[in-house]
Parts: sequence; C-alpha cells; structure tokens
Amino acid sequence: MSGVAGVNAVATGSSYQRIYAVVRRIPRGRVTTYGTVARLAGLPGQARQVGYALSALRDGTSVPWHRVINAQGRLSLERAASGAGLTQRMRLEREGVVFEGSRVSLTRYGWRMRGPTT
DNA sequence: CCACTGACGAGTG
DNA sequence: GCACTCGCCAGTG
Repeated sequence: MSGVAGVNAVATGSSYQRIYAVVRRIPRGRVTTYGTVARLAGLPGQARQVGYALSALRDGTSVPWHRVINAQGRLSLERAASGAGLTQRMRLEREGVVFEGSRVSLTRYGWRMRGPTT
C-alpha cells in the first residue's frame, strides 16, 4: 500500500493533512486554486504538492477536492481520460457554479476573491 | 546520485 | 488564446 506515500498520512503530521484541512474550509459554491490552497496550508509555491496530495484521495473522501481548480479557472482533470473532470464539473455546477465554456470565473467564484471588484 | 513525471503557477513571445 | 521555459517538491526506476 505504499502506492502513494501519505494516503494514510492523515495520522501523521504530513503536509497532506494541512492541505486537506484547507480544502475542507472551502465554502460550498466556491472554488479555489491549487496555489491558494498551498499558500493557506503553509506551503507557498508548492501548488504541485497540493495536486499530488489531492490525487492521493479516493472516492468517498470527506475532502471537497472538486472545489480546487487551477489558476486558469479550468479543471486540471478536464484532460484526464478517467472522466474525473466530468464528475468535478458536475459537482461544481450542482453547487451553483456556472461554467463559461470549459472555464470558471475565478473573479466571481474564487474563494477569498482577490480579483477586481465586480 | 541522475532523469523523468505529475490534479501547478507565473512569465514571455 | 496558445506554446514554451523555469521554478517547486515528492515519488519511482
């Protein structure tokens, strides 16, 4: 089971738990970028690590991973052949998030809006 | 130890 | 909007 280190790291003091803790704080109907999660988790500049941590999650997790998208406002999983991107989009739309084509307006749905005032 | 890859980000042309 | 480069960290061969 050492597929991916940290899957069970929930019991240890890994950075993973910090990342999950931040993701759990994302309000419903709102989205956040990997970079933001990384920064709030105390791992500035390690957006990649966030994606790595989220990839370790499995079905049935209590972490709302679908609210985490990339800085382009697009789903990093949209390219995934597993079809996970569709699941993510479906869950977001169900929370009221509207897609503009294949993109979400971070200015409007981004958590902790730092964009210009609409 | 080195090379490659990966749910990323920011900068440049 | 798209393609390319560099930076970051961890896992794997």
